[in-house]
Amino acid sequence: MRLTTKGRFAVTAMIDLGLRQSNGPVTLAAISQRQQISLSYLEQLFGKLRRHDLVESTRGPGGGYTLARAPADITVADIIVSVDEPIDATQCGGKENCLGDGARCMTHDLWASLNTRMVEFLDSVTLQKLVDEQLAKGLQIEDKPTLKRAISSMPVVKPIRMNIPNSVFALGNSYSKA
Amino acid sequence: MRLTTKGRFAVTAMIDLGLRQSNGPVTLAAISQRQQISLSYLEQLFGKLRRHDLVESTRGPGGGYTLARAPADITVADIIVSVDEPIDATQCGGKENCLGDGARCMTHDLWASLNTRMVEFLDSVTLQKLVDEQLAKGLQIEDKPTLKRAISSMPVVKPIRMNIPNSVFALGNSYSKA
DNA sequence: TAGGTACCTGAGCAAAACGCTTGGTTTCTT
DNA sequence: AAGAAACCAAGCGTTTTGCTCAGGTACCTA
Repeated sequence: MRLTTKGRFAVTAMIDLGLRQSNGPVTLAAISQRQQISLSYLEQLFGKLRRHDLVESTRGPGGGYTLARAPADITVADIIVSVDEPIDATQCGGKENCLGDGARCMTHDLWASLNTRMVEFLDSVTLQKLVDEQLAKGLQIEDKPTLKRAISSMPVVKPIRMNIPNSVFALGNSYSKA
Repeated sequence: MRLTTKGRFAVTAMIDLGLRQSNGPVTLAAISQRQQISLSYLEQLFGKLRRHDLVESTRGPGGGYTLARAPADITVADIIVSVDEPIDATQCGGKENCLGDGARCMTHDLWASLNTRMVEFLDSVTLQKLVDEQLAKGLQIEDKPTLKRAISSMPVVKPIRMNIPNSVFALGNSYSKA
């Protein structure tokens, strides 16, 4: 289980979706604008999310994406795993008895357990919780285009594209600053 | 807070160290052999760990590394943060009010909180726990060269170097298999 | 004092992953 | 038919990863 900005982007986008899908399908273009993530990159991510049955898509005008299940049934772990797909190869290639000496391959069991705990944790955080958190913070949802009339007349904020690409924001040891 | 194999390597090495430091300083060469991590790579990692005061080094023959504190006072978060050093740059460059519209930058607060929770979790896992886990699994520690006579006559297992480099073993969605 | 052990440093390098672009094609609504 | 949107694939520049190599420098033993 890797944990990179890629997964963060996906989670961010999913929250955006969770916040707004009540008005019908949500456009990737809209998410792209709001969250400052490149459209094509979103397409790639949502391709994976769809293949993992976390979202459903509707094509054509008025279309977009919808959550495939209730937000309470989608966890952060689900999202990250979908998007950071598994390069399923242990050092020892998945074999037991990696070095010929049974108990030698500490790494194997070790990461199995630490990984499990990590996943359990991320699995305990549902999309619902994150959405609620945002709502609690007083986030405003711009009003519904409700029926399938598109959002055509949006301000198109064209938002000061910074030369820093939309990339790494690892926060590193933000906890050591707190 | 990124979470990659780099951090895993570091944690693995630290556990190895924790398991064996009772016999005096542990050589990177020994860890390299046991854990199948390249020596120079270990040197780089331990350089960082030392600069973050997680380990201490003894030079000269019979030297090696020792934990700088009790295993119970070293957490997984400590290790990972030391090694995956902070690229401290948020999308919005750390500014509030990223897009000029106050509440717009959902990402900021969002990841601040999720990140905090992650770090809290990883901070709750001490090296002690991980070491104990290994011992509980019946791991054998080969007997002490104790006094400063070196390990010269080790079997030098030469362990079937596989063509898979010592790289990514992300286990991806191992939890979905469990 | 000599020599060896071991830490330490820095440069560099292939491969992978990241984030994104380009340029299409389908499918649906109006 | 026009256009909106999902879909798809190839590729590109950059960063990170994991590692090697070539040197040091400090410390210990003999």
